Amino acid sequence: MKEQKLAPSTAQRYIGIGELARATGCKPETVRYYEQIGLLPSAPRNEGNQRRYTEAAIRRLTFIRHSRDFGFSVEAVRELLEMADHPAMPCQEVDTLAKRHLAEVEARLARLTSVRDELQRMIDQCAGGSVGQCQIIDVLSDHRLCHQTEPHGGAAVIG
Amino acid sequence: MKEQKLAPSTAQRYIGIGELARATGCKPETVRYYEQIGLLPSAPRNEGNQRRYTEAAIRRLTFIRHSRDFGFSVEAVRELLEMADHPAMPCQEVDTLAKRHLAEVEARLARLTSVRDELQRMIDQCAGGSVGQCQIIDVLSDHRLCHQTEPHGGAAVIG
DNA sequence: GCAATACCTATAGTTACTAGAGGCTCAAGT
DNA sequence: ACTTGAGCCTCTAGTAACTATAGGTATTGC
Repeated sequence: MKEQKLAPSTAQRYIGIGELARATGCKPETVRYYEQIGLLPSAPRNEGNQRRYTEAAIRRLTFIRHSRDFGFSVEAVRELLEMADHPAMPCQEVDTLAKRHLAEVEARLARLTSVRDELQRMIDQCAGGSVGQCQIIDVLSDHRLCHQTEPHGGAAVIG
Repeated sequence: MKEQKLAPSTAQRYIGIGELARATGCKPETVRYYEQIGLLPSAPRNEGNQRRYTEAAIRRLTFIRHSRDFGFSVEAVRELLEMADHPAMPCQEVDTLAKRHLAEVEARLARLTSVRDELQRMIDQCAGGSVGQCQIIDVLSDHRLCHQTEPHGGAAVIG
């Protein structure tokens, strides 16, 4: 069946979920997921129950994907969307959110840098003998062999 | 009840899961989890069915935690443990694993650095007016406002 | 003897998706 | 008109690496 339920008056062009996904660099599953958790509004359907999208959806999803690319959590993106939906409000909160995220990114960077340095050092010192003499295994066995002063502090931090 | 099942001949000192956790900087739940997935061997139990550990467990768990702190995945840690358990083998594989991991860390570092720079730039440009004029929201809305050439994908607009 | 703490198992929740099963719908070719 | 294949639908489960909770038992200290 053809599109009859939608676009009765305006000449708005509708696209399917696949095209939306391609346009924004994600997958249809992800689009449905975002709808399910409320980042995207429920899309209108055509006669065959398939989601139809307009330009507005492309813009919103682009915003979401871009924010995610920056490493903002989904919950942070939800707040950013809420703010973006109210252009008249002061952007103080946006600023705060961005600064907090920057601080987290910088903390991760510092951690990751120290991990990188230590890994490099371990690898450089490995003379290529047996596991029993391996510097890499030694360092992993004993934190005191690390040149870092701080404990590395958790795999979660370096993701 | 007191410990009777264990330590009949040797004067080995046994500790409980809580003390092991404290000694290695993790939680009892995590210790049980590692046992469940086979990173730690099944611990012997006392009469009251509680796990008892020796020095060897502390060493093994320290190795695991330290490897995880370096960002190695649990599966990688499993392989590292297997290698560490065979000291006579050549350490080529250890080296390969470490180098591959280093490469991943460096890739993440590069990406995170570019995210940091772009975030910083966004924040610096925000003049503090309303959301409608906010540079942060603008950049998130449109990838073309990014100064990065690479890492965030998907802002291709169709029409 | 009793309370506080530590421990036990089993199950579910976390984050942000991704994959699969089983079944409709749509567009194009014959 | 019929068929084929791609695309879409819902629902459920799986991923990584834990963490948290519920409901119960053990140990320890006073």
